[in-house]
Amino acid sequence: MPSEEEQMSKALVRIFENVVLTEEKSLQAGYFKDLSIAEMHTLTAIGPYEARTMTNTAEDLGITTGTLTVAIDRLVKKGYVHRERDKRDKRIVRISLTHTGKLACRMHSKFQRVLAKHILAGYDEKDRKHLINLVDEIDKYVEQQLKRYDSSENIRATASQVAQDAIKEKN
Amino acid sequence: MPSEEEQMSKALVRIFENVVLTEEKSLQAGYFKDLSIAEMHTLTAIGPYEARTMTNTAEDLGITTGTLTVAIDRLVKKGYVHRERDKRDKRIVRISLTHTGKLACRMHSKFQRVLAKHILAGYDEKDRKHLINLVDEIDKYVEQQLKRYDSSENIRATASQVAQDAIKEKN
DNA sequence: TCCAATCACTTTGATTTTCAAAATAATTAT
DNA sequence: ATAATTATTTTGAAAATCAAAGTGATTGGA
Repeated sequence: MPSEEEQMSKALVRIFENVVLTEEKSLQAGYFKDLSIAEMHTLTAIGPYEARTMTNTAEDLGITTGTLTVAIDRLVKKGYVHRERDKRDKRIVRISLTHTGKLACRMHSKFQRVLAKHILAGYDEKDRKHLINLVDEIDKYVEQQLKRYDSSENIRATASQVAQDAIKEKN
Repeated sequence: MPSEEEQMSKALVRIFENVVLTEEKSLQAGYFKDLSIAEMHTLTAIGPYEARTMTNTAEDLGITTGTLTVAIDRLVKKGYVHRERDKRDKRIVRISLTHTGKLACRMHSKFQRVLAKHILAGYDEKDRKHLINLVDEIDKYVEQQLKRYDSSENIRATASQVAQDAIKEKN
């Protein structure tokens, strides 16, 4: 007999995985076949508005600037990103989306919205609110959890606590 | 004013990213430092019970057997997986978790259950049941959606429909 | 004014994850 | 027997990632 938590966590994990898989498939099937999810991700981090710096964008993505450099190399070659050195401070590189890049970006968020719409479509107002709240709460909890791990300190304590729990649970 | 769909889809995407990041951090911080998320994933696909074949496990994971072969090479070397040829049919390879493998596997699902527990804690019995049902339904819906993309046919139609919508939306 | 430190970025070398396609070895069917 | 099929491994290649070293540009003292 699976506990409530087990059932819930299994379903949630599966949902998230499948959402990502679906995004991936839809990308490969449609326009912009030459974009991977990671590349799409980079495009949305740059965003359709003003140009951004390498460092800021890498930070937003949680990757090193070295990694971003090679990603941008490819996206420039594919024509999705424009790269330009700052006139004032020549150390700085400004990256921005080309027309095609903006298109891809918009299409992606549209796809996500359509998916969410379809998911919510079958429920009445009350259930929808319920679900959105749930998702919001998960979002907050996970983010908070992530921060805790980020700002070290009790990392070791927490993690090995979970490990200890897991080991105890066995018995 | 962000629409429900927008709010929902953004949160879903963020949750997924953060769940993965958090899992990764918790792995790196605790025991089993030498396991990546992908490797953890492979362990849970093998599961703590009977031995499984390469082909079956690869199918479950949605990767090729070639990919799984190299993954298993590493997991065997690290001591998480046991690999053995079938006595009857020597083409078949049986993979199973070692003691350590099972431990890691248990610890991982514990992490996810803790997450679910925290999420459900704020609701009363009735709401919990209701939410679990809703989440189950969504799970089924998303899976079905993914299958639709898998079994081609209307892939192109759907995807370019979304693209068209995205392009129109611009104007 | 100069030079040491800092900053923004790129390059390099390595690892992991992934695939498709070729190779291998075992089994089954004709 | 031998041809076809099956299960897996090997090979060669690409993407995504990091840490650390390298390259220029800028800036803050001395």
